[in-house]
Amino acid sequence: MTEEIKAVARRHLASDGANLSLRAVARDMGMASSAVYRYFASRDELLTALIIEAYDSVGEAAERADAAAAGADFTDRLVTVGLAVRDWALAEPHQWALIYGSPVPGYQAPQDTIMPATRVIFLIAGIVRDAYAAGRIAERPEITGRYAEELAAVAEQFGPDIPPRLVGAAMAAFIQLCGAVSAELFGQLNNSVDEDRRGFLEFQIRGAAAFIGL
Amino acid sequence: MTEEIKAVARRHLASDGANLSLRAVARDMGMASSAVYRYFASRDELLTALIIEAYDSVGEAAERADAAAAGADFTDRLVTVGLAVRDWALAEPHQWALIYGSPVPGYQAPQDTIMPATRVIFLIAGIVRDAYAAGRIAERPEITGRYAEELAAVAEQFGPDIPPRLVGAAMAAFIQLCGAVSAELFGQLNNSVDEDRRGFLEFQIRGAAAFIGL
DNA sequence: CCACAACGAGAGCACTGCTCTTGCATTCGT
DNA sequence: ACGAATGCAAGAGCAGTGCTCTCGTTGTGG
Repeated sequence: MTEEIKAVARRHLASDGANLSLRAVARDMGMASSAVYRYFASRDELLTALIIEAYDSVGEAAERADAAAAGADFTDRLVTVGLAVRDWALAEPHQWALIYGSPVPGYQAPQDTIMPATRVIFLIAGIVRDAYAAGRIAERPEITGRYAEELAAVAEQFGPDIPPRLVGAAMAAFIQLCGAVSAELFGQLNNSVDEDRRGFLEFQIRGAAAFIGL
Repeated sequence: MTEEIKAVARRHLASDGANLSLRAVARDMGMASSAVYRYFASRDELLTALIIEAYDSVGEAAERADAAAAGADFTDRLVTVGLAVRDWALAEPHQWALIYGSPVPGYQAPQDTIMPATRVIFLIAGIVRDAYAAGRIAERPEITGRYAEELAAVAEQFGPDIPPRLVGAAMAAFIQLCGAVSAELFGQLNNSVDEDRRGFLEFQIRGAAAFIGL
């Protein structure tokens, strides 16, 4: 039942945009709006469920694309993942806006969402870690400063002896990917790069890979 | 009068978030909600006015910071501009979300907004152009493909004989900046880089500068 | 002096999220 | 087998929203 509500809500999200109306969802299902509150305590809770699904969906799409590109060059794997994320975002623009766009006003993301949110960045960091283990990362001067210490703490979650600089570069690549996809989706690229946006994204990802040291 | 409405609306935006209520603005001014419609045909039109103001505000902040850093190293100028944009975004997070976050549902940006929107990217591209004219950009293989042609068309707006690769890298730097600021503002960095986000941003900007060839 | 335009107030429509009460089935315990 | 308890949905209602329409006031120019 909750699944059906989520499905209808997702459909509404895809057509109407972020201002998801609980009443409209209920109307679509032929039930009173109050009945939906049996399954979701509030509109925010329904939003949270959709957010978690969206994170899982894009994460799975990225992982599947990377699995299909197994054995390829590390840089090409990054490109593959990035393009897969873009393809997903183009197919589900409102879901993308839900998770990587401006936060819904008055909505505080609960703890449940932070775990699925890490799937893509973990995938990217994993590729970088494997490349480092394979000795394919060029040597670079290590970073210093307070943020370097924080990145070193993050690095321990990925594996032993990963240079903080590499973790920072991997996060930067992910952030750049998010920014590039959002820029395309939110109209930032209009009137400058209108046709071959896929090629422009690949250009950017290869730049991020170079920054990593690949 | 329209100025006063915009001022109150901006205050509401800063406190309540993106769901700006026309009635609340009218209440704050001691007038009926219908009276506001004398000055703005719709809520969207008020939003548009605020969006234009926000673009101008961040653009001016960036330009002022760059002017104050005149004569500095080109890379340092990029860093200065990036940090100024970040400072503005931290001071006005809702205005940032308004212009660089997910578009308001059902809102179609009119033509009036595209000109002010280009101020920051023009500033960055200008720095890159000057660096190129000064011979400070390292040689890189030129890009090819459909997006390279589109970037070549864009390059003509910036000056004569600018390599398309450079325009692409400048745009990539701007996109990366937007992504990084949005990531910080929208909570993407939580639980990984929590203290020295300024340092992490500088790290990323220097990466973008390296990609440009500085 | 009067007409006209500008302006604001108020009522009202259709919509929203959310709460509370009521009623109908089903099912469970004795 | 029968009453009780539970799960579920509907409906009314509240406070709020964007927006439209009408009506009264006010100020100014001819």
